[in-house]
Amino acid sequence: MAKDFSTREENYSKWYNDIVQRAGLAESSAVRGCMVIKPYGYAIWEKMQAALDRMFKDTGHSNAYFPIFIPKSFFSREAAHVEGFAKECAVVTHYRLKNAEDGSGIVVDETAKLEEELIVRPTSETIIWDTYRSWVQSYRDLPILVNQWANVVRWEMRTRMFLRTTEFLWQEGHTAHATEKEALEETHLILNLYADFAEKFMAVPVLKGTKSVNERFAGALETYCIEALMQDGKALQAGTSHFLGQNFARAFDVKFSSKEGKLEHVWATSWGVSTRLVGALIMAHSDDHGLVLPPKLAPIQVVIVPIYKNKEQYDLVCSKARALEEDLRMKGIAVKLDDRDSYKPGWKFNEYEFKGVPVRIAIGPRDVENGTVEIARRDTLEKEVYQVADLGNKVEHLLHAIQDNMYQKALAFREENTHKADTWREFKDIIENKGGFVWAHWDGSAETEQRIKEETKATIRLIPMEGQSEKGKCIYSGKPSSGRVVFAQAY
RNA sequence: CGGGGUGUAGCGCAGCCCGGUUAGCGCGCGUCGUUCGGGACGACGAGGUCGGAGGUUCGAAUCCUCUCACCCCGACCA
Repeated sequence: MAKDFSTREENYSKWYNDIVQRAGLAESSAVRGCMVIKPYGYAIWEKMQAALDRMFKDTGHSNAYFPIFIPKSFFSREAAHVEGFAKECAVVTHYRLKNAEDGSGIVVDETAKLEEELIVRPTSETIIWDTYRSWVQSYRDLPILVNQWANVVRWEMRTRMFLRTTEFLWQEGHTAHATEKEALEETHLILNLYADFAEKFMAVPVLKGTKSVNERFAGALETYCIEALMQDGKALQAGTSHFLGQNFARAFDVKFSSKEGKLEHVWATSWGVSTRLVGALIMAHSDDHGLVLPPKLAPIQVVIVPIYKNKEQYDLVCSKARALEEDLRMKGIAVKLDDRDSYKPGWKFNEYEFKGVPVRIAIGPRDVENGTVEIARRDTLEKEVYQVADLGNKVEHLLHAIQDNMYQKALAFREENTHKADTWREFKDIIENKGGFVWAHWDGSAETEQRIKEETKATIRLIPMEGQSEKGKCIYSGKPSSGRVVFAQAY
């Protein structure tokens, strides 16, 4: 990594925005805090969707769709949800417009006021559980394993492309189970699925764990999460899986008759990941030359750039290039031949580097003569001349190698930026000067957590899943602790 | 909602403090020619109600008042 992020805030932020714009991923829109996801950015999201959707279906889930509008009263049903849930929501109060009498344009028709306001969903637990009530009578109706791909709106104070926008795209799973055990298993299944996706597809290593009470989802008994480390040393919550207990079933009166003939409330989970993952991808892998995409999520895995001086050479080189393109396509590789005459090779090289295309093949008259091509890999920027024979297999291997290398690189970065702190002074020093994950002892109190946040901006990203039992003293209060938790400044 | 900043060509900016020809520069865009193995070069050309409203003045991008929008930093959060 060539970038120096010692003055983290501004530089990194600028660098990030530059990549989003220059790679053609997104741009800010006319609407405050919303973004336009451009075709290339959306193509990455589609690749993510496809992979996740397959994983959901392979584990028995189905897709469904619920309304974007939720009656305001639904939000009052679950006490903790009401208490803890952000109130920054878009509210629909009227249903008609009219021409202004003074001819100044269109105004809201005040006579068309809704009896009950509708909330543009910030998340769908309430409307879904209201619906599930009628879906569940008996244990035979369970489990319900439903996911929806949707947009949600949260009127955030401060926004950032992909990481936090007013409207964002996501997937939210909402499941109903007969037993606590089964619901917990579902929560873990999804958490592991998310972690697999992050590591195998995004090439981003993640830590798994539970949230502290402060950071827990409003209405959940337990929130499990995956956390990734970005190149500026800040943590990013990449996915959450909530164990909701029977809270929502009670609030929305969702009951079933068990095998034993008893009437019981169902057990619930909810889980989701969003277009924030695109932001994670950018921040985890990009370099000074732009975006770097892992082959498994790259809309274009291989680009072929022909090099030529005149019409004859163009024809010769392109016919060769087309044959290569066909070869690679047969292998199932997403390949693009950029034979546009309106841009020069050097321009194209830079263009595809911004866009993070994993492999670039250049072919010119010299290559045609020698039966070779020049292959450049985006992750290392290395160039090498290959024989054309058996190119399909070579490229296939290369794509795997790049995917693997990107993961290893990100993992090495995380290891380098993971520290242990045993004293308050040490802790503050690491958080303020180095960044990264800090494993430290904590007394388990919300109060201490809050104090630490106020003094260092660092929060508990997660309480590690696998025991990590180690006796120690809280870095802040000095009280006894039974295991380290992971702190970091976060997005 | 607090604190700071910016609005001038599609994009990035200079000019403003200290008012004065026809408002500039870089990139991009168009035409033509030479080029084409790492963002080519030359010539010519198109493109602006200087965010908006009001005021001061012989004269406003520049000074004053109001207003709108966006960005950054906090609080909030996937």
